Amino acid sequence: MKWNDLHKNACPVARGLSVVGDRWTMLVIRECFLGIRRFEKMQERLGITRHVLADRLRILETAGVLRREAYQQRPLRHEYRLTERGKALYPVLVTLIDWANAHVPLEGEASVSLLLRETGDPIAPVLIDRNSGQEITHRTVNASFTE
Amino acid sequence: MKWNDLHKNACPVARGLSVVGDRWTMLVIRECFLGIRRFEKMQERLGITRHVLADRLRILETAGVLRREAYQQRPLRHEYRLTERGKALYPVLVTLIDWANAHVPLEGEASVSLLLRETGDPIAPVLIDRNSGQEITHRTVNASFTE
DNA sequence: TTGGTACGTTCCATTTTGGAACGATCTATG
DNA sequence: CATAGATCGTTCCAAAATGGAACGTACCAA
Repeated sequence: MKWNDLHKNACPVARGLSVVGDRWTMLVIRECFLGIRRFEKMQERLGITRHVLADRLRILETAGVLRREAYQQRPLRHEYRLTERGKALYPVLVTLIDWANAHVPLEGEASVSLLLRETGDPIAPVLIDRNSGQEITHRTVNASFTE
Repeated sequence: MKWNDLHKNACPVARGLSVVGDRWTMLVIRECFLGIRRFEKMQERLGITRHVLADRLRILETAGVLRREAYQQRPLRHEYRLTERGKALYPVLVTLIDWANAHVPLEGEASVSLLLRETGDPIAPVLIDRNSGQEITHRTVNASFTE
């Protein structure tokens, strides 16, 4: 199997990764969540090459994760914004952040964490099942094929 | 910035991706969660090239996500198992699955979903803050730098 | 006129991937 | 013993992706 055939896969992990599993892609999405919307700014902040950035933005737009919106005419300029589909990636980003903060050691000392807007307290994300209220772990859940 | 400098980054998204943001890597981890532990089996199931698989397993072992464990001597054979650090990636996998099932259309009809082991009901994952019980969304949370 | 801003594209050397074959090391079978 | 099979990689090479820097276009402002 080639990477490019991944989206045809029945497995949702494979299909998800076919969109956001690329190098750089989730970093572009992070920028969007941070309110960075423009090509130049993203390129400067990420240090990604312009070529790759243009490519990723195109792919994300095609996948419906970002939408391109004109913010001025003459000269025509576009900015990139998260669609609902893109915003729905927030839990993926948060769980990734939580994992990295706990398990991928820092070289320096400064770090980034997520705080509740209301209280300013750091968040402690837990994944629960909306219906049962039960915490979701690899022990309480089974994968299954459905038609 | 090059991809390889990502782990030095203060941003936890970047640090997380420096380990699991590579093409194929999360799929290898999926295999581990499904109980697949051996090189040959993973290679066959993923259709990944042996070279890349060997490389990813090495990286994941170095990062402490997998550990290599001998399951027989003569000939010496190893299998790969998730460490605690690896198991902690489960929420990332679940949120990704949930996103993909909702937002990345399937070509065929068969799919994979997650069921509660106890009841057999499909899960509806929500991310909440353990302390406040509040649901975590991009509206209720701020990112901040800390020393 | 010169410089600045913004969003890409083009070019080319380097790196990574895909695909297939090969090697090492043991066990099992005839 | 000879042969085949199982397992875990490595090696080789062509094709694709990436990194880095310069270039192009279209406008504005001093």
